[in-house]
Amino acid sequence: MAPKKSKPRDDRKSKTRQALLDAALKLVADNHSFSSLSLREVTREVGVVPAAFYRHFRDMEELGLELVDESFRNLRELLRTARAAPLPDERIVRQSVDVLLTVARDNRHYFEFVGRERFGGTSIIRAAIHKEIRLIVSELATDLGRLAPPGRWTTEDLQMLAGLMVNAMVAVIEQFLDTGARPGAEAEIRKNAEKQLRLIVLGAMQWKSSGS
Amino acid sequence: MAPKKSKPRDDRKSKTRQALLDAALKLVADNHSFSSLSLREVTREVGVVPAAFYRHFRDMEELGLELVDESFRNLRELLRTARAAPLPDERIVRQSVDVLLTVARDNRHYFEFVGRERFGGTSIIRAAIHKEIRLIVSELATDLGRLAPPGRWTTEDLQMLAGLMVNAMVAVIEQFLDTGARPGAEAEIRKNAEKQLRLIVLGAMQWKSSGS
DNA sequence: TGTACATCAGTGAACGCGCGTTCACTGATGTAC
DNA sequence: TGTACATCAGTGAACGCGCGTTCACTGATGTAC
Repeated sequence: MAPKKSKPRDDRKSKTRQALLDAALKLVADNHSFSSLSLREVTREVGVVPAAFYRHFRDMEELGLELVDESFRNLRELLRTARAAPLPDERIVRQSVDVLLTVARDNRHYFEFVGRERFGGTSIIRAAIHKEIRLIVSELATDLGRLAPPGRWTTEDLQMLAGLMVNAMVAVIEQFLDTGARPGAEAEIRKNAEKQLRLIVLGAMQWKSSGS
Repeated sequence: MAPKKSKPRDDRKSKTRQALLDAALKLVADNHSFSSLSLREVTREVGVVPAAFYRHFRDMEELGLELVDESFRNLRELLRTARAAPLPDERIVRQSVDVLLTVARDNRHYFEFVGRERFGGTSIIRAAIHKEIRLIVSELATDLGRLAPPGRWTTEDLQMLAGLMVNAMVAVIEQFLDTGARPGAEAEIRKNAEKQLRLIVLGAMQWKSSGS
């Protein structure tokens, strides 16, 4: 048996480290894009000297990548539990939109961060985000494949359909987050999102994958 | 008759002014987000002293707004001519995607700028871009209304449909621009875009606007 | 055609500032014995 | 339980740098007469 390593100084658990991540996330949501956020702003927000930053991250990009990871770890978990629940069939569209907007509101900072960095960040961060989104699309495609009559859909077309749905929902979330507290706005967005999804489902039911 | 104002020093035509706009556009496309682009980088690229910048713009944000305007002035013109052409009916989807990707390639810098600033920019620039996109959606909705059997579509639902189409196509353009020179990638993206549009059209043909 | 004048785009030097990064340090905490 | 020691997160001062902005200036261009 390995010797008992009492107190391994577990990397991930440092209080300051998490505080730096939280501060960066908050500042991005409040102010501006991550790429114009300075190391000193982050440490100032935490109340720590700039040099302390280097005890936890090589540079801001490393912190950014960790934020991407945190964001999607959250989201993937939520999607997994949503997937595990039985499908209420008729109301599935309404239900999905409902879950989506609730999650978006409860994790507003993470979604705003990802939304901004999806195109605005360094190419490394952009690549990380797109990889995660592609993963979500693929998982949705697999799920849709189980619902469809077998043989009627090629995997390529399932990807296409899943991509369309995810795109539409990403756009909905971004619209939702951009909207101020205007009363009624949320209801409008919700209704619009449901209609878009229903229209896509309608199209999918008519779809025939063809060889060409 | 007004006195002949020989040489009005027409604001917009300054050679340096345009050079500053072009340089900023190029630097954003090449490097990074507009928000992390410095005034000095722009003047350096043009080969002019930093102070000269102020002869043409109050600050970088003013230049950014002008870039948004330039981008969409271009795009609106192109959409207008596309709209004027007669619709070849069957092949309309293929044709539209074709035009879209050609335009995107030929105006790559403008599209990249808008793509990055759509969510990453200052709130003023973001608002300007979203206003322009909403305009495009509305114009498309009007067009779609002319094609549809009258009475079957509410204007709200037409907006919804147009929004879905524009979203899908914006996503396609962004995917297209992000793709390197990988051979075959363009053909894949084109095929995917056509399928997504066809599926939406299929859904639209089944759609019935309801009172609820 | 020639001259005096107004305009104004671009210059070059200077400023104060916040930035990222380095360094030797301190002092709290937990370990070995 | 007590002591000597190792670890390492956070300190505080310092550095050189690129930044945005200001200012009085220059010199080309076009206008009035």
